[in-house]
Amino acid sequence: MEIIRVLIADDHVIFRKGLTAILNEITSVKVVAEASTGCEVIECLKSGAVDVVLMDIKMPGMDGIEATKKISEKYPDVCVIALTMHEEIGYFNRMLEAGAKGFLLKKTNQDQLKEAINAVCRGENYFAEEFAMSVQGTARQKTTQLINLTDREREVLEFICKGYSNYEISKKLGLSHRTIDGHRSRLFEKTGAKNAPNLVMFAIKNGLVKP
Amino acid sequence: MEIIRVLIADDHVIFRKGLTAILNEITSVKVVAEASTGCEVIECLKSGAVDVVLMDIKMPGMDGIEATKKISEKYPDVCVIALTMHEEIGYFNRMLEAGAKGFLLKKTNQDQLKEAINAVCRGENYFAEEFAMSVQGTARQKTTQLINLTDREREVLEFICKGYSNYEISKKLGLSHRTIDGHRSRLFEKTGAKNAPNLVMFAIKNGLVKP
DNA sequence: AGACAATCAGGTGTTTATACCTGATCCTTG
DNA sequence: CAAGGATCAGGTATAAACACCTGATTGTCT
Repeated sequence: MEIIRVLIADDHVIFRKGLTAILNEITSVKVVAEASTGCEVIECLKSGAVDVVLMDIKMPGMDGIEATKKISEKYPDVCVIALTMHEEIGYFNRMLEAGAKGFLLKKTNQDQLKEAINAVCRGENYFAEEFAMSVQGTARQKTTQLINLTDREREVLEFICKGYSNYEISKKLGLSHRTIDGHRSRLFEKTGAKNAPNLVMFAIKNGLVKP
Repeated sequence: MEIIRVLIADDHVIFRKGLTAILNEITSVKVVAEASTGCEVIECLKSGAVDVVLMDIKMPGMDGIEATKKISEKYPDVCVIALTMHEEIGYFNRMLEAGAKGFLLKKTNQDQLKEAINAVCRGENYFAEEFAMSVQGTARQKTTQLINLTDREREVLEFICKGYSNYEISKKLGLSHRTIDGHRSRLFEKTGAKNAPNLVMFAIKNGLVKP
């Protein structure tokens, strides 16, 4: 069995050091590079051969989601495992769409890391337990079904979170305030929220807006 | 100069390992213990002699804020340095009130860690640049002045974030809906928000509610 | 005792939000 | 082509939010 070459992408030195220490204790795995931004990840992939990328989501410059998209396009053989904080669980869907094969929480341990890396190398997916509720059945359908907002809806939601009124949003987008009203209603339907504060909480929980 | 004994408190193994690796490279510092919950921190302090605690805020069970409060009461000689994610910057005030002497972001580096640890041991405070805006002049005054909500106001704010209407809140608290209206108005004044979504964002940014 | 903040609560009015309905485009997909 | 979703926009009506005012009570600090 060959040694699996891993790239670590995270903007925190402490986290990279810790992860490297843990991974290098696994004989079948070797950390071949570290990156602190999405751009650096792409650079590393150009030069060196990498099998698995352990990807943080929040990074300065290009974030983990964008980086994962680019990897999926240009280097489809490279497997991306998302490493997220519990609070970022809402990014799950977007990371999945971007092409991530695995999902781990940052509070993971050595055994789980090993399992996840092996799994994605075999072509499987790997999800930590905490993501289980998001992954029922064929995953992609059910999960995106939960938060399948359209572009406009997402846009309106952002404005709502910023505190703009119905009318103000209509002005900003050059639309009728009735139209915004309609989008708002659909947002309530889809999210199950019953008022604006509920919507804001939903948006934050699901990573649709940055606090 | 004596060796400074450090306790690391964080629920993530990876983070603890990384931090330990970095700190042990500093000759004047030694990591004497690791804890993954607030309770463990207190346990460690009972048995062993510790000078500085590097404290994460979010931990299962007892969190960093509670743990810091207890340390300030029972072991006032132990200095607590808060280690937070950028998103948790809103907990700054509450950690300050709890008795933390220093504030670092988790993206910190070895030099800053060394500086911070030395500073708090000399009896000084240490704040990473990112907290500078929160620490003007005598710190404590200015910052708490920005978010000096009363208990009732904080309580009402929580309900608003949960999506309860004015009337529903009044029922839950056994008060008149007029009273809630009054608290709401004061919340708007104090926070500068102009509507409920603004309030929710404020509450989240300042760590007054958990997303 | 006097000042002050917090809490409670009422009145009145305007603005927004929300619910529910309708219908017209446009675009994509089967 | 037909079906369906996304987008736009209007009508109507009620509920809630929000602004601004007033006053009473309680407790704390000096």
